[in-house]
Amino acid sequence: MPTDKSNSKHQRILEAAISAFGSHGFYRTRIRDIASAAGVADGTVYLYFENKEGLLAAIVDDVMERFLEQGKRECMGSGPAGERLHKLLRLHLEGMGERLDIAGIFQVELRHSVRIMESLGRTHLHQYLHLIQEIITQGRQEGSLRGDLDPWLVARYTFGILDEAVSAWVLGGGKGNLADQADPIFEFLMRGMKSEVG
Amino acid sequence: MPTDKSNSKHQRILEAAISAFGSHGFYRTRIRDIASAAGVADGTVYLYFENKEGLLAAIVDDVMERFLEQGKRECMGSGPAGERLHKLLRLHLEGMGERLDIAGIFQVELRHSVRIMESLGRTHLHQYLHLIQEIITQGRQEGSLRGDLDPWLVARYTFGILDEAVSAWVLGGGKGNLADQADPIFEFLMRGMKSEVG
Amino acid sequence: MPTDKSNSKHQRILEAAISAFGSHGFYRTRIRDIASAAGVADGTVYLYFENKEGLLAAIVDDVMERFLEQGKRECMGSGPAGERLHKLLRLHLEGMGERLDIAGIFQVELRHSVRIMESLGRTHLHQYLHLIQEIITQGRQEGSLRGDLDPWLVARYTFGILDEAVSAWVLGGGKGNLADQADPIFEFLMRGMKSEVG
Amino acid sequence: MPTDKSNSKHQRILEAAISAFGSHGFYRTRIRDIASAAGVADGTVYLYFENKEGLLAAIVDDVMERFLEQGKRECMGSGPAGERLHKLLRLHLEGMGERLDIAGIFQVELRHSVRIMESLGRTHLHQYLHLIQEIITQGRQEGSLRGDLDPWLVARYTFGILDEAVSAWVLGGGKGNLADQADPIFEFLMRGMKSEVG
DNA sequence: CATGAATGAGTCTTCATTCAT
DNA sequence: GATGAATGAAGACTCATTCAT
Repeated sequence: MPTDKSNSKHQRILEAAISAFGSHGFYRTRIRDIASAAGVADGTVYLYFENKEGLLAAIVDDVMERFLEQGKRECMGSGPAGERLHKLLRLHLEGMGERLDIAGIFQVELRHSVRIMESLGRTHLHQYLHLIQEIITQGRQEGSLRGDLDPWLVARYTFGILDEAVSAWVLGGGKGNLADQADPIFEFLMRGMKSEVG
Repeated sequence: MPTDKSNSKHQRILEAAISAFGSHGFYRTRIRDIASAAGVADGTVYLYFENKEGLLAAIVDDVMERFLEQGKRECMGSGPAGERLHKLLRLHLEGMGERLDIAGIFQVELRHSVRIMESLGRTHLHQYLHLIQEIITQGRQEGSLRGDLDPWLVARYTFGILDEAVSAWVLGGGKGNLADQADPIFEFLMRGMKSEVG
Repeated sequence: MPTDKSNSKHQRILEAAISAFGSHGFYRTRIRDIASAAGVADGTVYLYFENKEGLLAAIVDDVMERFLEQGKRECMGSGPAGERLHKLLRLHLEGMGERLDIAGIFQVELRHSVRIMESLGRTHLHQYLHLIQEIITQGRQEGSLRGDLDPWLVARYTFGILDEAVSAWVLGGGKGNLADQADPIFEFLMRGMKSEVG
Repeated sequence: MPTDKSNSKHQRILEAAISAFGSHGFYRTRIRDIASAAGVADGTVYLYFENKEGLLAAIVDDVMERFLEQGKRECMGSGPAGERLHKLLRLHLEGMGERLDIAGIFQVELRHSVRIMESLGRTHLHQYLHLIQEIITQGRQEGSLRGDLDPWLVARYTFGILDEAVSAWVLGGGKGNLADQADPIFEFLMRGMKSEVG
């Protein structure tokens, strides 16, 4: 049982799985497809991952962790809420827009497994929503955002719009530059939240 | 294949499939589950539907059609854009909120089925988005909504928020009254779109 | 799920499994071997039996039931204990001696699965030992057998000798007539090995 | 393959295999289980033993040899046949009763291994039966045992009773003192079950 | 001698689909 | 139209064995 996560085979299998799940879907991907794409034997996959579902969970964990970490790093702390939110939208759309396969997994495949979705929802997704919520709350305190909004609901609406944008892009085959939508979305969200006096 | 769509067996199989796909997902549902829930023999399913995928396609068609028809009937024509949009939001959330299984199919399986069946459902979804877009356009003409909005984008944002609300409700196990979210969502959307002078 | 146990496919699969398990052993027998020997498709085996282990259990049940029934029918009730015991020995050795494959399963394969052996031991084997014990007890009451014997222990010794005889015959490839050993075994059980004058 | 049999790793692997085969059976034991129980790497097992079957063969050889040697040492030569037989019974039951795992291998796996390896162990078993036979023969010459017995058959009956006693003990989970059965078995073998007056 | 990561052949089991009745 | 027994292709997973280090 190899343990080093930076191990080249671990990474190669993970990448192969992302690509395969992303383009053909979880159920239509065979372990053999992943193994041969990664240049290893079928059995080797099981040295690094519990089973097929565990492989999907590992992808989610891996991507979410990097995604969340980047979000926290770049949108935390300083600056006005509006700027931070704008940056978060851009990061989300850029991140997804760079990898159609990853986006496909998150927008399409992940909805399948309630178990995975639940474990995901209870951890990473919630953290992500909390990050947005925190920005909204800051904006209320700054006075730059409406004071009568429920930050949690607004965080969910924001996520919904982002999610829809990514989904449309994925289902449309990844055509166009996803990140270009950050500006109109931001503009739309702000006009909704911006305090009249701000 | 019997053609009378009002045939009782046809309907029973369709309902059984909706329930099964909705609770366990397309790939985890076996034809046998559907057949026995519908009270027919396995083979009978194939008298009414081409195959498993065709069954999913038929569900999407059936539900979407009813959904769209209701949307058009109740939100078409008369009344100011704001009222029509408010009614559409409520209809959407009420419709989904009444049937957890159908909601599950649309939030989870449909995305996948777009992969599976490509164009399927896109026409219906597009028609739905067009209905929203048409309302937005009317609002611009009335002067009750901002004139600088791209109606198509806004329709998509609207759909994204609705979709997120339903998803959160489905993943939360269908707790609470989904339709209650129509008001805050409407309020949020309007503050974003409403012309300052309107 | 076909239910008629006298069904020809059920029987054919059972017979094929007896033959295969008996000649090559449980672990070296593949479902495919059984299916093709029975002239059915692989999947058909699973219409009649839960799984591979269930197939073995069914064999044990089936054979034991017939064995025990015959033992009870022919050795129950009337006649002196000695005669009844003699008949039981003969029946056991004849029954096993007729089917090398069945004997192989019981002498060799069955010892493998502690689970099966336990469930077996708790039911059929115990019933069988009780049958012997009952004969011994009758003999004590008749005065034809020693009064100082523990009937349960003696039943076990008797079974041990029978078992060893069958095992030696099986491991020897089924050479010779197993039933011929009924007489010397009976004679030995009755008189032991001590010289009368000793 | 290292040849020094007193090698500590050789012994540790052998012991680990005895324990594993004894508790879970040959087919349900994985080389990895044995290796890790022995505190060596998987591959190391193959430095000391040809393969999995060879490992079983080595166990049988090793244990049988010790068993047989002890039997010969302590029951050979002097003393009346009855005493020698009594001692052999006790040694057998004591030896098995001390090691549930070894007993398990011999009662369960060995029968199977005869299939697997054909002649293996048969030589040892035969030697063991010959030892008993030799004692019977001596008894006949002494006049202490019946003269009309076939020593080979009686040796097998004796072994059958011993075997049954050990099997019952193993399948019963090793409860109680197996060696306590030496006396009643000896007594039964000597006198049989026939009433003296009958 | 020792390791343990890697291999890949082998097998049970599932399940969509067919078709004789 | 309806049945459901039968099919058999397909795939996840295991594990004895090897060999580069």
